[in-house]
Amino acid sequence: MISETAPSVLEFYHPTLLNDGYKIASRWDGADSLRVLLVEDDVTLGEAVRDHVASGDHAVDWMKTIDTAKSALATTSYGLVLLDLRLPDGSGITLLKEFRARGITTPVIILTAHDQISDRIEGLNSGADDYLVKPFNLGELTARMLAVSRRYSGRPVSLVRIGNIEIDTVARRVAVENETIDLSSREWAVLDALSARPGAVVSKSQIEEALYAFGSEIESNTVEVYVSRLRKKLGRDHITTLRGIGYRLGREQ
Amino acid sequence: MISETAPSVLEFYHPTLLNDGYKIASRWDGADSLRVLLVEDDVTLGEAVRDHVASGDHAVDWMKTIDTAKSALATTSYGLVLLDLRLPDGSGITLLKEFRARGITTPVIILTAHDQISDRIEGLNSGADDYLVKPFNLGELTARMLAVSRRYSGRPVSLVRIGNIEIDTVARRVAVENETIDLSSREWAVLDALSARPGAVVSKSQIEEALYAFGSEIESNTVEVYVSRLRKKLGRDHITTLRGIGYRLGREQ
DNA sequence: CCCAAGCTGACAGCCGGCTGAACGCGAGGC
DNA sequence: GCCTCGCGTTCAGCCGGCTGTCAGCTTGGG
Repeated sequence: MISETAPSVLEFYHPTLLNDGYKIASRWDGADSLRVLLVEDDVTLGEAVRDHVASGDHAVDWMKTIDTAKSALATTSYGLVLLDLRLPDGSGITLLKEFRARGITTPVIILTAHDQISDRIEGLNSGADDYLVKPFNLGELTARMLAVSRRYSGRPVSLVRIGNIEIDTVARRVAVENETIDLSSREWAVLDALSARPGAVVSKSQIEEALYAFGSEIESNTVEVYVSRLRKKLGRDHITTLRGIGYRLGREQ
Repeated sequence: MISETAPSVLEFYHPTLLNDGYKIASRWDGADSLRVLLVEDDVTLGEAVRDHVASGDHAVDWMKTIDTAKSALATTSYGLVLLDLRLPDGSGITLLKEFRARGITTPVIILTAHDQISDRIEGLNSGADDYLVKPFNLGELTARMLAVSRRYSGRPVSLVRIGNIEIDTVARRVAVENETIDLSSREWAVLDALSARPGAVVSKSQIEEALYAFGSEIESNTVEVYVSRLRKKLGRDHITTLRGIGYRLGREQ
């Protein structure tokens, strides 16, 4: 049961590919892969992890600061986060707590040099799924990543299918009745937020946060406008409005 | 959302209670607890874990051999298993693999003295969720138990079933005999108040409080109106009136 | 039978959401 | 440089459904 949704292979992506949505798309068709975000001061770790995964030239999405990590997490979907606690602009624990407070359930493994038991307990109690002390063995890291993502049963790694819509959150592709539809980045962000928990209600403010990556408050009906545009592209029936509450992906019924 | 379903407290049960199914059942009605099975050669660990958890007289279900563990797992449901690898009658890894092969997804934390990286990797790859090397800190064990079980209950259990009504709190949807019905936010609030403690009687003033969030007093029969509207949508028989007392979810007697 | 408590259809006001249009801006082509 | 195009954002007017109220009715208890 669980093994069906757990990726059998860990795949990593090279940061430079990130700017080109289409290249990623072609690579991420396989539902068996896992996109990993590494929040870490030191790029060499990412390269080491990537190198340790045998298959070819994959890499890790790599974010150096908490700020960039925040916006990455807000706008894109990852299957797993590796989080260094000591970052130039603050404590990773704070990020983790905020992350969890917003209801994001993506599994997180803390990587750190802090060896104290109290640190471990705090990390785990803040919502981390595992805690690994540097220096660690790469094989063990991989095994733990697999163990955690195996256990993770929340968001299907890649493909969300609702009615006759297919959303590949990793490839950034939507298809209605097998016909691929182009979305602008904002339109995608809205759809992405809606598909995070398919069928669940997502509030306007949650969508807004996904659109504007923490902070910058905008007082307007932007969300409504994008919902409207999405409906025009995807078909009227695929997004349900719940007055005063939010939106839900899926047909009315 | 997740923290709502994850146990906030670890509760442990004393082995002697195990023989009395009913006692356990009555104790385990609370969704906030976690029943733990310790498969371990040394009984003192169980006692230490139990002692470490502050609250009262709880204990750990304790199984000494793989054989007894097997039967325990076959007959009873646990939320978490702590597994020692070195048992008198064989390797815990074998048990774990068998366990997983049978499709049982209960989270497992391996406790062991084996410190080799290769052991860790093998353990994790056999289906364990975490791997702790003896001697370990009890606080860390507790934190890891919570982390694992938090992840295990990751998919929010949002479905409440009363009679042939199904209430999905996440999707904000109600289904009667598998037919989904959308509710307005006020209607939902009333139903929510009624379903807070299924089967219990909820007074009008309690419902009113749920509707109008303290303060704003409204002098009218709003509650009656919304009960009426709900009945129209859900069917007449699902909300019972108790004259002068309040309402109760569920069919008459 | 009588009264209190509860039920429900009708209705008007209003709030929240929808969407077409307009504008500014930056990227890219020529 | 100039034009075009696509995208993001704002705004205003429209619309429909939600909501609170009330009146007249039903129900149940004593």
